[in-house]
Amino acid sequence: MDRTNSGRLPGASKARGPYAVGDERRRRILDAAVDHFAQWGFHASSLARIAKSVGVTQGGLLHHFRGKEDLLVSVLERSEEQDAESFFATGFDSAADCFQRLLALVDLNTRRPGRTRMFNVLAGEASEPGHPAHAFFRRRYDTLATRLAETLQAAVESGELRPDTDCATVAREVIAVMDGTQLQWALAPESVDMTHRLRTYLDRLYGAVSAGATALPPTPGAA
Amino acid sequence: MDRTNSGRLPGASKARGPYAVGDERRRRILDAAVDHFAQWGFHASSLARIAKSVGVTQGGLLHHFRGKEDLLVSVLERSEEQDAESFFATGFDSAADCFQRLLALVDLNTRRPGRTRMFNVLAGEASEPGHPAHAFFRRRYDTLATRLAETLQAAVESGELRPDTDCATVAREVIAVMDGTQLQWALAPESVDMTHRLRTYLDRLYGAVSAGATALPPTPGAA
DNA sequence: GTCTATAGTTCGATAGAC
DNA sequence: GTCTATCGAACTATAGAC
Repeated sequence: MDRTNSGRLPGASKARGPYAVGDERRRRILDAAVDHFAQWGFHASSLARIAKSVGVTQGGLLHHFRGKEDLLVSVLERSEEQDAESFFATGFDSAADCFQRLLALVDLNTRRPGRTRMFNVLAGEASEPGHPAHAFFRRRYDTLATRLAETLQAAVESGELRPDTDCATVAREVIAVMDGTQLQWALAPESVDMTHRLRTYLDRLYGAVSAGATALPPTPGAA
Repeated sequence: MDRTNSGRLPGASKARGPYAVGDERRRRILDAAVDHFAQWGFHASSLARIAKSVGVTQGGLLHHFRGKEDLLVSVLERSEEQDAESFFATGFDSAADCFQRLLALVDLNTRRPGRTRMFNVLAGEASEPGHPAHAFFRRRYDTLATRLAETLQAAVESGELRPDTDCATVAREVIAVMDGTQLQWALAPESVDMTHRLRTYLDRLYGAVSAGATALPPTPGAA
């Protein structure tokens, strides 16, 4: 019978409470898996190597995750929980506000290179229809583009953006610039200021689609 | 002694002439390798599987290529010969001409999905400094961005583009949009018109940086 | 919950026949 | 130029002790 806990809710593994020791181990396995998937991709990652880097055996790892695919899915699900949902959790005051939060997200990505590189690698691999993350990434881009387009559309209707703005196209373009810049950054982090590059792009974009102002206001929070 | 021919010039393997039969085999191995690297990445690709898909044994494959890394390098070198160099082979009349040829290149990429997906996957993997293609991709992006920036700079000096154009930044942004769009296309080729998307982007970009005209002239050749 | 042990494949690379 | 044979190592996954 199936004794793995991969699908359960956080902290639900024991009657003892939400912070049982096993959850800490599980979390550390997920963290290690991120780095391994980033370096090796899915297919060439090894459960034994991942387990070793955490300090457990392969058998110990397989108590927490049914198998390799289950580990991958768990990593992706946690990643989505961590920021895609939190990014859209509260609505946006304006398109400018949305762009500012995109910049903050990119800035965050420079501070977690493992996760960022993992997404670069998996997004490339997952174009194969049989890849375990194929459906995940298709859904992810679809959802991301749709929500971003909705946010822009709301800004059109509020009068912030020009009425002739093609929101769906702009949304997908913004995502493309983020991904493409992320690829260049991962290859040469020391010579690519990802946040600065995206800001330059969003500045000109905002100037082109905004009804009034010609540039974004200066960034308050991020970097 | 080293009897592999991986570094030789095309058609130089025999005294018989440039089209000896072995070269055809070699070419078919390279073609197969592209598809395997696209699906599995470098690490998880298997020489035995590649050989089998060509119809030779692993031993037969290893006559032509010293090993897996050598096969990868040969694939990348041939790819560069095929279009990065030919893309810049003849100079550009103008920035508009350069953009038109970029569109033709993207259009070509939709018609060779294997090669395009391989680049998506390897560009992601190669961010790891120890990856066999790491140096290749760093050099590639550097060269590409530099040459593109030079082309734009020439257009600034000819008066086609605005004098305040930041050519280096624009060049890297164009590359990012191409790569990012390519990722989205690979995941959902049936719903992403890569050429159209890039054209929309380049149109607005050209309008923003050109000194006179506000849009690219309609595409003559491509798509 | 973590361990050891092991089954059954497949890997890259080498050696040598023809 | 391609083959067979083979090496040592690594892989996922399972079974069962504690």
